[in-house]
Formats: sequence, structure tokens, C-alpha cells
Amino acid sequence: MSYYDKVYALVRQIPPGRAATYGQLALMTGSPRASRAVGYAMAACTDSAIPCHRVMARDGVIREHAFGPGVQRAMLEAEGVPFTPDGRVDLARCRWDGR
DNA sequence: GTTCTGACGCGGC
DNA sequence: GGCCGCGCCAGAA
Repeated sequence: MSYYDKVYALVRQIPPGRAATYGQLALMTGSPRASRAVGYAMAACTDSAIPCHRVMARDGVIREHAFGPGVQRAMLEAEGVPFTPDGRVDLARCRWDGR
């Protein structure tokens, strides 16, 4: 059980239509400052069972991932995740509370 | 064991 | 309000 597995386990618990930030997941893993490590774990995510598209920066900005550019946003929209006009995820409404 | 890098976060200018 | 720099943790070389 590496740190990655811990992060993945949390990400898999994110319900459809919800989104979480790297810092939030880092906080749940027990290392509030490990946001970078969390992001790195997501970057290495190749398992389709892990909804890594529901994880983004604190600002709601989505970075391109291994699945392809633009795919992440499409998947989120398909799940009903609200987006702001400037192309960011509206974390104010779909932010996952961790439960 | 040491060093560098990275899907980040926050404070300061 | 936007841009720059430093610090954080974990993994790979």
C-alpha cells in the first residue's frame, strides 16, 4: 500500500457529478502539503477504474491528462459537473465533501 | 543514500 | 488583479 494507492482509493470514492482538488485529497491522505504528490499520482493514473478526471487544481483549472486533451472536461460535463464560462469547473457547487 | 522533478498551494510583490 | 518565487511530499534516476 503505497501513497499512490491511498490516493487512488480516495479518488475512486468520488461520486459522479462531484469533483475534488489535489490539496483536498492530500489532506485526506494525511499530508496536507502533499498536493504535488497527489497530482503526480494522478498523472501516473492509467487505470480506467480511477476517475482521475474528477480531480483538478484548487482553482478548478483542468490540466491535460494521459487519456487525451479535452477528454477530462467532456467526461465531467457528461456527469453533470457545472462549468464556469471561463472553462473551469465550478468547485463551489460540485466540490466533493469527502463523504 | 542523494538529487531532480512534478496534474500543486500559498504568500508576496 | 496578475505574475513570480518558495515550500511541500513522494517517486524515479
